[in-house]
Amino acid sequence: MVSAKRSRYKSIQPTLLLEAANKVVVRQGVDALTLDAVAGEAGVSKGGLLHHFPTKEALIAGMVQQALDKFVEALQQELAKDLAPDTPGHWVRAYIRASALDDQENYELHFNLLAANFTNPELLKPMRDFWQDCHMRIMSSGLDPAVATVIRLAMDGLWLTHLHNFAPLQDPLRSQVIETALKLAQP
Amino acid sequence: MVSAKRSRYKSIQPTLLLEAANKVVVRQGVDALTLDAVAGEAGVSKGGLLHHFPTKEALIAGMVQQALDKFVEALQQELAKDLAPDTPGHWVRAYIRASALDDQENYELHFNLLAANFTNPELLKPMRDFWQDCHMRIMSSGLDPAVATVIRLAMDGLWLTHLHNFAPLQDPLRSQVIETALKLAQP
DNA sequence: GACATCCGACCAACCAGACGGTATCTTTTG
DNA sequence: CAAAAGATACCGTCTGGTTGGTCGGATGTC
Repeated sequence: MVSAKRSRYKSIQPTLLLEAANKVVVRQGVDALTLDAVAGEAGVSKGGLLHHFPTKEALIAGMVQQALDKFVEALQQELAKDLAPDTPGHWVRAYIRASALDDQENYELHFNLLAANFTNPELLKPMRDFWQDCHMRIMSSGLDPAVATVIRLAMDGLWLTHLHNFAPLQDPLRSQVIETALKLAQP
Repeated sequence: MVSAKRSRYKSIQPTLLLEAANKVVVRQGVDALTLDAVAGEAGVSKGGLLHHFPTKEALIAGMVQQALDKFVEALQQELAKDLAPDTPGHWVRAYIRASALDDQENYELHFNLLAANFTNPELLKPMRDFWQDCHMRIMSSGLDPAVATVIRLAMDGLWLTHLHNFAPLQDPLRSQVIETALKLAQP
């Protein structure tokens, strides 16, 4: 009989640790992100946590990477979904939809930014590279570069208001804003 | 003869302490914002610093308030400057110009946000109130609310890219973006 | 003298990380 | 195949260093 937990080991996935770290940050703030807190949230000892992430910086780097991966994946899916591929603004429209898709994810993403920026800005390098890439794609999206950039910035700002809870947009305004952005990104 | 520093006392202005704190954060990152570091930067002992700001939270609250005051003042000046007051979008245009005015100020402002969010999100309440007010003014700016909100978000995003150093905009794109925003905010 | 300003040594709390140990899995060897 | 040997996963205590804040006192002003 193979029980559900046939073994104590091989059970801790780094992914679970990263998600536990996310929970801690989102719920209790950046300063609550201690190794003890993360270990507690994940139901692991500190030693176990440090076994997978040898330093706190490594943990945060992992959080950043995971959040980035999620967004990149969402972006890929939206790119594939577009009804009018290969028209000007195609990429920008995907960016809009990916940004708007799941506030929760972006929320976490930006909290991770806070944590990383706090600990060591260098940890944001993967993100910087990614956005640099975005920037180039936006410039060659076929739209007017300035308009396309305004759209990009607006989407980034959308996260920001959520993150800091600065008059975060409620529906229906939120949907209207996204629709307006999409309209601006029409060829 | 009244020398420049006629006395050791009465010389420390809370404002100088706040500016010292800003310098520390901008130069060395959020985690370097310790009482010792601020006191050192200001040329004051820790006791002296704590005499004016009894807790670290009080210091950060002061930083937030100061940054907010600066932005509000810039906004007031831009409101007064507008060539076409009392036309639709008047307020939004002022917001754009105030946001674009001095990156350095907004830069500091957002670093303070980081610091505050790190220590205690509650410290951001004055900012939340301010942005709530902004939101209402935008809704009644005479422009299409969704368009006006897109513009607002884009300006917020402008700071964000600078703050995290995510492909921050360089001239001439930067000016073009601002001009595009202004154009969108024309009546 | 009363009061405000400022000093700097000191303390208690906290935290990242080290370390020595234990439990489980894998490979080697007889 | 069994048992030993080693590798890997994980635990939990301990410590060195840091930090926010206290406190007694020194120095100046009214």
